[in-house]
Amino acid sequence: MRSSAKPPSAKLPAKPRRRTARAPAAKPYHHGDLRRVLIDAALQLVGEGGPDAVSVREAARRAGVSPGAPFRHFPSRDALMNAVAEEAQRRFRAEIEAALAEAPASTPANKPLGRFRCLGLAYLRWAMRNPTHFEIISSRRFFDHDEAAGVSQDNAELIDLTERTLAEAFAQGQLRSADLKQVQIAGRALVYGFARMNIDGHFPRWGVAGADAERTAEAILDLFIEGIAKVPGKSA
Amino acid sequence: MRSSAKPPSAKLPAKPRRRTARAPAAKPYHHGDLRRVLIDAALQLVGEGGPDAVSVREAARRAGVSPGAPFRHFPSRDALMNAVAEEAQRRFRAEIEAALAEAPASTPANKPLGRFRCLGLAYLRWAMRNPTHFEIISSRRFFDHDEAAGVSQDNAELIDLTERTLAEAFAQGQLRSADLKQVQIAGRALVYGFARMNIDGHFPRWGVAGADAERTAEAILDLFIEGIAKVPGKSA
DNA sequence: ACCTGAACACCGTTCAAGT
DNA sequence: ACCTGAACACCGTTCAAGT
Repeated sequence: MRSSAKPPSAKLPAKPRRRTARAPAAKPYHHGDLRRVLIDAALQLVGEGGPDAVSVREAARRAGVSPGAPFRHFPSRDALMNAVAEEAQRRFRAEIEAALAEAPASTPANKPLGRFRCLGLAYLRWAMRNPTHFEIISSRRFFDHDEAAGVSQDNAELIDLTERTLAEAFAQGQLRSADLKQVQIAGRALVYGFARMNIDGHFPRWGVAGADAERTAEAILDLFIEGIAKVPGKSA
Repeated sequence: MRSSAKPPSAKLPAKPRRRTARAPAAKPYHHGDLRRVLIDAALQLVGEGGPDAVSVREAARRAGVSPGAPFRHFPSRDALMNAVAEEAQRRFRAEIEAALAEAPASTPANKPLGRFRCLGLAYLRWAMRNPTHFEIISSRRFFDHDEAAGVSQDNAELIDLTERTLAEAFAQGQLRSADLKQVQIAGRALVYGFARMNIDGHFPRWGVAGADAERTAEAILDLFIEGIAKVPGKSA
């Protein structure tokens, strides 16, 4: 019921030269950019002990600020986690799009299904190398659905990209099934599931040791793609 | 460093007829089976608000007992969650094995790959209908790996069952790939991922409404199985 | 043998008061 | 406009003391 009337105020520019100021510059009462510092502290905490290890108080402590201060910038712990998730999702998207851009032209990898494979591989690779960040952007516990416009949009962008790629693959006769939506959901479930199995600690039970993870990821992705491809190549 | 020397004592049988007892039966100081009651209370809390809504204190409250009492039965909150997870995993396994037993004999469903499909379908169906329970047994946050022998064993049993089924399918020439381990992991990633997407609230974004979930689950499972089958049937 | 109830060290969140 | 610091209502967990 409390409306945190947030005006569209411009962000203040970084204060210039504090050292030679005449004021007592020891420790500024007003933090430079507390919002930013809190997000970074939270990201650090995530890296150290997973999302559950993030507490507003600890983030405040690391920012050198009182327990109540963060609540000037985030209405709740969820809102802070939300900001963290947006940060992670942005990085995720950037890396995937970079990987796609690097795909060598005029090779099999340049055909639509090859690009689809690139997408899946980049997804899996990022998830294997940034498990805690992946956890944050995948679990809904960390954003309230209303506030999470940023996360949702970056993700929707990736979904669209995949959808277009798949549509091209179909147009070029590379796919066996015409039900693209289902193929896409299945593909997503596959990579999401593999990434989640890693996060949730299931790999030891499956005999997938740390170093094997990325190799196995590639193998199951290829298995899936062979399954949806129109002319399945015999294994080399 | 504290060893909770748990003797292999037999569980005490339920006390008979309390109503006509001569002792002051109002509210027994010693609870009948507090351990059991606490697990049930925790299961109820999980049903109401997900795993994070479980607190030892609230479980104690519902059991009508002081905040410290649960710690006579569980060394920590994690241990309580562990017990809850074992309960859920037991139910999960029972349901899947029942579904497999019901598979009609002497039909396509009776061939190994058909049984493999049954397994996957039962897995998905249970996960769709018991999302919070599924979350508990899938996320590692809820058991300490050392204590979780029960969860691990029930799960390992299901994995073995799947493995045997897949091996039979291969022996009967139903599979395209000889790398059974990889097929199994891919299959697991697929169903696990789909179940997790549901839990993590991704379905709205994918246009999968509540009622569609089970239908879609079946569709992607079939898509996967067609992909690994040796003689892919044209879509009907 | 099992439970109580007070205690401790943590949380998230609020709010007057300070600068 | 932003931050402090005390306060409140919660946790998980421990431990003497009760029955």
